[in-house]
Amino acid sequence: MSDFYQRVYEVVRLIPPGRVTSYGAIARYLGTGRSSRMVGWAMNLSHHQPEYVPAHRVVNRNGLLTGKIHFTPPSAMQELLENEGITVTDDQIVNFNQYFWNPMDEL
DNA sequence: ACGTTGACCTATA
DNA sequence: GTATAGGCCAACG
Repeated sequence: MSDFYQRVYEVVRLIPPGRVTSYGAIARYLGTGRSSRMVGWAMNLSHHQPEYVPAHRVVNRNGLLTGKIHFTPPSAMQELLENEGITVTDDQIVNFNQYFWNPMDEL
């Protein structure tokens, strides 16, 4: 596995419970910059990884759960977030700015 | 080998 | 405020 994916999974695992981040934030932190789609691909392959990756804490820039359909079942993502104290309405995180966790600030 | 797709983002109108 | 366009690059058929 290339270093890129390895670093993506590493950062995702560092997300504190009850907090969320965005693909773009991870991409910029890793230096890939505009190629934030690769982060999405990394998440798509995350379930192959031996170590568990909390992909439900990664959403798009608007705080919308665009990737929930890749979960089994799709409602699992929303339930996991609500289980951590995050309110989700219509596949969108309420007060997203409040729960947002920026890798730049912590790392 | 080539065209299309995609868990995105930024910019422009 | 929404709508559309372009760019990004790996994986799939």
